[in-house]
Amino acid sequence: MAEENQNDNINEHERLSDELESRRSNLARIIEYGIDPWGGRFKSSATTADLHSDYDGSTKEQLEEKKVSVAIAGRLIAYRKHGKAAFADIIDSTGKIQLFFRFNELNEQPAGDGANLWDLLDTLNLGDWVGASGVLMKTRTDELTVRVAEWRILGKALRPLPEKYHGLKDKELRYRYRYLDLIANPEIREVFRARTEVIKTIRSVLDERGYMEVETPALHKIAGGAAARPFVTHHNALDIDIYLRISLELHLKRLMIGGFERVYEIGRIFRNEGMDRDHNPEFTMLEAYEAFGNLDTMMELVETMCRTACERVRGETVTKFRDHEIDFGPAFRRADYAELVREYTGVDINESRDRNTLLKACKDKELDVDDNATVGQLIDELFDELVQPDLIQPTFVVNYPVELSPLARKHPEREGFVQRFELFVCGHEIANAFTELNDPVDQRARFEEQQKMRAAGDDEAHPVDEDFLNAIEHGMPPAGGVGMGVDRLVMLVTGSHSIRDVIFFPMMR
RNA sequence: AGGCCGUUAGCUCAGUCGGUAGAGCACCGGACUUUUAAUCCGGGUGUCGUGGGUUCGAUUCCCACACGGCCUACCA
Repeated sequence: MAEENQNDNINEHERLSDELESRRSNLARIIEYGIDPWGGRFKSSATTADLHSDYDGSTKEQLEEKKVSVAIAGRLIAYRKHGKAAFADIIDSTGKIQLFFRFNELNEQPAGDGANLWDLLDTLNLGDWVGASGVLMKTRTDELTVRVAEWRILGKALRPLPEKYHGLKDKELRYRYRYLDLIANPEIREVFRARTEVIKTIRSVLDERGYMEVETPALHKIAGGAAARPFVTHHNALDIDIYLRISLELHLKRLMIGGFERVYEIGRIFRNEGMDRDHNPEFTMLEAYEAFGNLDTMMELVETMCRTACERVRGETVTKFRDHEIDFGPAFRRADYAELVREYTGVDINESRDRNTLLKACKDKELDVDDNATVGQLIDELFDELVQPDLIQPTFVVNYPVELSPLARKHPEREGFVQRFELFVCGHEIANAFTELNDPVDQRARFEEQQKMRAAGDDEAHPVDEDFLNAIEHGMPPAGGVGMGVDRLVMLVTGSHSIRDVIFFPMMR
């Protein structure tokens, strides 16, 4: 009895729907004909986009005259059979083209053992990869079409495509099975093309300025360079816990110490924190360091990268993001951190950083703060909650409080501030830059200060990194450095609502 | 972590005031040699997210859970 049930369950589970069965039986037929259903090398003469750009303008008569032979490969997305003629639409990475099959031209072309190229059409299913060659023609409705003389199966699809008219709408399925999203929703392909274009832009701007692209370790013994909780893993051979990097900063600085004066890395960063429309546990960061540069150097760099990326993706410097129209065209606004805090809260951190005053200011604004919060945390809270959401057009906020910036150089004139800016757009942090701290004595003092904050319960305070201190004690050139969130820039220039829309395979439970 | 919403065929979605469900596309069979969301004729393919409760009977009502979406919170 129990055994019988078990068998029933297995059968139930393994039973294929009619559709899957029919695809498998088509596969079996192809194999019976002695044809390899998985294809091989196929030399296309052009992409579908090439064909359209070269021949859409030709008339039916001109094409008949010219007899243009082409070979084209793609995925079958539509098939319309009319007795002894058939039309198919195939897509490649550049677009779509129609194929036209006629009985007269194909039924005497052998295809494997005992079949011909016309019969073989019956083994096709939507989703299959096919390659076809023939001459270009125009149909009655003036559509550019390949009149197929020969065709091959290049890869069988054993599962059906998402519905052709409504596409794939379920967001979970779109994120989880991105390959189906890309097939069904052509507009999402443009978002990812834009992503690549943004990264190419970043590279070209930096390469033009003589920067060298480098790679540094993703596995760190100390997760530093930012304030964030890391992912922990274990190295078996060494029997030590190690961390996935939370920033690129400290290794790039080591390279400057080593004499590479302009370096950058576009790399994956991992932060073990919350997930929402602006945060994915792994994301892409650009960090660039320029010896003998400073904050102004970095502002010019960031401005150029943002503006150029927007222009290359959109053809103009304006983009739309979450109901705001953003213009990267004009010189970005510059605003003083303390000035903004004073403007929005009435508290002047230039005058005093009294903890009680700051605590009261937070409470007055009904901000939810811990009574034991440090001065830095309180200032940060005021800025993040009150000022930041209001920074819509690109704004460089300059001169940060020293408490928040253990790796930035102190301001030469203003006590308690460092030479740092963050770029905000639509209330989001896009970039963060310093005139880098290259004084090893001060760096040690800053780390020790962070250590006290850590001891006081701030588990994101920067750990003391002796190996890094050793490095800069050998002499680090004065430098400007910047970190930029690539995903967020892509969101802005593509108008994407969620970071998941610009990451191919976002984190899913 | 909280609030709201969702989970039904491969996909997009209906629906059952409690009697195990139906459309389009896809798929199968047939007709058709210029169609293009082809058309016409015929065919419904399902663990109604999972587990429990109430009930003669649950896909439907109740509870819990899972997964997801949106929003809020958290997260420099």
